[in-house]
Parts: sequence; structure tokens; C-alpha cells
Amino acid sequence: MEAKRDEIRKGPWKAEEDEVLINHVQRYGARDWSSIRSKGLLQRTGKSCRLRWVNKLRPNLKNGCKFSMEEERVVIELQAQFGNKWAKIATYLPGRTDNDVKNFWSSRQKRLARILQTSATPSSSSSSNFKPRKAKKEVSVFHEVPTHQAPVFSFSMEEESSTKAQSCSSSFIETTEPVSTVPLPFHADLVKTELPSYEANLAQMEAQTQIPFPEISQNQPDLTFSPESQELLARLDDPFLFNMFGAVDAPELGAQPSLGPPLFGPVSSCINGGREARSPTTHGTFFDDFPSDVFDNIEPLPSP
DNA sequence: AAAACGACCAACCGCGCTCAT
DNA sequence: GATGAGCGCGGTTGGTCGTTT
Repeated sequence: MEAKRDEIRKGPWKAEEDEVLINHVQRYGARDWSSIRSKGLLQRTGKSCRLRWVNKLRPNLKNGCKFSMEEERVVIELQAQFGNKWAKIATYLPGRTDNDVKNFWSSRQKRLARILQTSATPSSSSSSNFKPRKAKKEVSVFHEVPTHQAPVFSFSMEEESSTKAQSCSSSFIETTEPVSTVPLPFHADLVKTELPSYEANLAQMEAQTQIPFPEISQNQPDLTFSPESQELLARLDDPFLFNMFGAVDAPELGAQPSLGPPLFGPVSSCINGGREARSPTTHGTFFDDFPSDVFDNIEPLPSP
């Protein structure tokens, strides 16, 4: 049962294939992807090889590491500025690929969409579609809330689910301190901060039944808002603010201040290290098996 | 304990751009 | 200038795992 030599293989990559691909990149650099197949090294298309390298095998990737609050914030900011230019956004996030950013944004949008969808039906009525399951997160609050109005509640997902094995420490998750160690050159201060956790926000939403989103009271007895958060709430009618969260397709916002260099350096504890739980390779990283100088000739991460 | 569901992620696909011929 | 190959990017899909009921 031999596979035809020119048959194109698809699906998950095996460790042996990864090894072949890495060897090829070591020898020829990250280019000539299609030659990998033409040389008979792998039964993969050049596209597939490139994707595998870029998304998984490239050095210094934060594979399996959840986005830190800072990274979330940067993605939100840059998405508002550039639209769905994931590759461009990823250049500002060391160790993150366009696929990472895209997946992060996608799941974030899905979560928000579901919250809006379920909240669009009053809890007391239309019970036919209401599922008590996940009621903890899906509270019925709003009626016909426009898509661009709710996402403000969606930060702080770090606290939402820290159960996955891929969670890893980040120096940016200290929510008890101002997250100001990394200067953001534009409106980041709007979203910076100790907003209440996701759960707390939803609890607040629940408490705010029948109150349209922009009218959220800041006087909830069990919630305290930082000055930044209060400012944020006070600016809920700011169109730019909503652009930052909504499904912005091509927000040409005019002349925005240009971003500087990558906002933060690699988080060493995350580099290729957070995913071992699901990886077929053993502890440590796949690259641990290679001498450290192996990657000397490999192109560094692009800088913006 | 099992089923249902959501979250996350890897990989594929299609389109458009660039460049060599 | 036309054309085809190679590549990059964004959108989408399908699988796996964790959580909830």
C-alpha cells in the first residue's frame, strides 16, 4: 500500500514531516516552499509547508499561550485602526501569527455575538429558545442592542477561563496594578485597565436588566470602577470607542498616529512552551532538540 | 457518567499580488 | 504587455478538549 509519489498529503502534520521541513528551512531558508515537494521531501504543497512553518515551527512563537490583557488591548486597538489586517496586526505582537490574531478575534466576536443574541430575548418571555445552560454567562439583558454596542464588556477574558492547560503566566496580567508599563501611542488608555472582570460585567448586565447598554449605571453597589473605567463609561457615546470593538471592516479613520516598534518583547515563559499538554512532543519545546545555533540563519520576526 | 455545548486551534481554500520569463 | 508560478493573506471549516448540566 504505497502512496503515490505525487499524491498531496493533507491534514495534521507528523513530527517527521516537521523535521523534514525544519531541515529544509535550515538549509535553504524560509523560501522556495514549492521546491520541498518537487524535490520529493514532503508530499505537501508549498502553501501547506509555508503555513506550517509560519504558524507552528517558526522560532519564538508563543504557541498555546493565551493572549494577555496587553495583547488583547493591542489587537483591539489595531483592529480598529487597520481592520482585519491580521498579518499587519501580528507584526506588532511578537510571537503571534496572523492566524493567532485571527482566531483570537474570531472567537471573541463569536462570544460577543452570542451574548447579544441571547440577551436580545427577555428572560421572562420567549422561553422556547432560551437555554438555561450557560446562564452564568448568557444573561438576558438587552433588547435589540446594536452589534457595536456591547463588546465593551468583553475584555478581561484572562479571568474568564484559566482552566486550560495552555494558559501560561504573563507579566502583563497583573490586574491589580495599572497596566501602564507599555506605552500605547494612541487611544489605548481608553480601554486600559481595571475594568471589572468579564463575569462581574455580566453580573452587572444581569443587574441592569431592561437598561440599554449606554445607560449603564456606575453606581452599582458591588462594583467599583477605577477613574479610567469611569471615563470609559462616560465615553460610551464616542463613535471611535465603538469602532474599536465592533465588526469594523475597513475603518479608514484618517491620519492616525503611527505605531512605534513592537510594543513588548517576547514573554519568555510562553515562547513555544505553553502547548506541551496537547503536543505530541515531550516537555520542553520541539526546538530543544536542536542546537541553539541552528536558527542563526533564519529570518527574524518581521518588525513593523 | 454521559451528552450537549462552547472555546480554541490547526489547517485548508480561494483570491489577489508580485515577479520572472 | 501577457502569462503562469509562487507566495501571502483573509475567510472558513473541522477536530479536539474542557465545561456544564
